[in-house]
Amino acid sequence: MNKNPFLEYISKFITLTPKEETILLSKIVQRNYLKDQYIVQQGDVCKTANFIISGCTKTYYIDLEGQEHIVMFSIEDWWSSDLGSFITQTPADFNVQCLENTKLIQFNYENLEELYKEIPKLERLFRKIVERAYVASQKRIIRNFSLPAKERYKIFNATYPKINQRVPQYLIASYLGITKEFLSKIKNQLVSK
Amino acid sequence: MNKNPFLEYISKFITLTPKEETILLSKIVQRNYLKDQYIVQQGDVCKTANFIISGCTKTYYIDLEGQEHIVMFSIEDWWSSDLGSFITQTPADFNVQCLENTKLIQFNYENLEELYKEIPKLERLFRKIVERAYVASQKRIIRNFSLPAKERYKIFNATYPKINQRVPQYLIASYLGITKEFLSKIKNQLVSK
DNA sequence: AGTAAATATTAATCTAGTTTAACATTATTT
DNA sequence: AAATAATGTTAAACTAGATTAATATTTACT
Repeated sequence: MNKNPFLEYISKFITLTPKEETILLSKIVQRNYLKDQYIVQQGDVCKTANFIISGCTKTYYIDLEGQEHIVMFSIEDWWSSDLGSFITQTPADFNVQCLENTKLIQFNYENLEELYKEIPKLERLFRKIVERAYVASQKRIIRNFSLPAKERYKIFNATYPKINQRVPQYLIASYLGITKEFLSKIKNQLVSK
Repeated sequence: MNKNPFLEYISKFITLTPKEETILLSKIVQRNYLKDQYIVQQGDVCKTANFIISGCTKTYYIDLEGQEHIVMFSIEDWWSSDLGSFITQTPADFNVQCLENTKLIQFNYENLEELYKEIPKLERLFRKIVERAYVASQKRIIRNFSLPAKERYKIFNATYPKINQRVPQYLIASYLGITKEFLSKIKNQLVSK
């Protein structure tokens, strides 16, 4: 029905007047990134909240041993930034990098603060979005503790089949908290059964 | 300065007029639970958001093998409920049980929805609270993957010294995702070094 | 089409953390 | 004060998953 995929998405949470939509659109920017480009780099302050129109990103953390740990993947209709860095405007713990050419809508930090003043309803929108994200994050912690890797992989596959198809397996292994070798073994076991 | 510890807490995020404070206070209930009492039970719909005035709770999940997994501990000035159940009003995945006699402020689901209408500023309050909780949750996932148990325990101890003193070690082990026996070994190693 | 780079598999060896089980200590109740 | 329940420790045997290293396979580039 709706023109803009972002307005479409928003309409699941709140209803904006045409005037509010205009204000909102005036304060956001659409931007294209190429595969492998960084949206956020560890150590930089994350200045934007990013809504993905198309494409795919990985959010990851490089530990003291130089190892990469995937925090999340993001695809169409989801968000992608270092929220901790964004809300506190302090250096990012995470990197966000494009796994595909990616088109996204960006909220600049200052613009978003202004938007909250102009359209208080947006507080509700983001409250609801973050609530959901938080709940998913808690459930992931529990899964990591209470299920063996094979089960976690099956759930990942069932929950995000699109991501599983688009993303290399060594990154999925990292997301699941296991090595690529062990994921390979698990997949073998699942097939040969 | 402030009379009520909950209003005190809120004032860190938003400023309410005296009138708004009155409305808010009229829609919340203070309640006392005894040690071991349940605030939420797995399978029930969580009807309240609970802010702890004093005391301590554990939020946990019983897995298919009957094993308990600690999701979080909550003490004074923090929240304690199954947020997933609360926001969707569907059966809870988690139990919330008091580890001490606990005094808390309860927001009933319907009351909170009304409050959001009457005091839209509260959307901002809860947006900010959940943002912080989400960020902490993401960081916990990363720590669980990138650090060995001994480091996780040290960080837990440094971050929540109060909780570490008040809560039995087998529950802390569960929170860290390890067995009580292994935590005992770790503590021994830390002392004897 | 041919080569290099990126991704995936396999298998042997190793280790962080589990399991089991027995015992020690600390609280709580009567 | 004794008895019981709850919590904590120790140690041996075990396992899920890591590490290392060699080899395949797929993808992208010239």
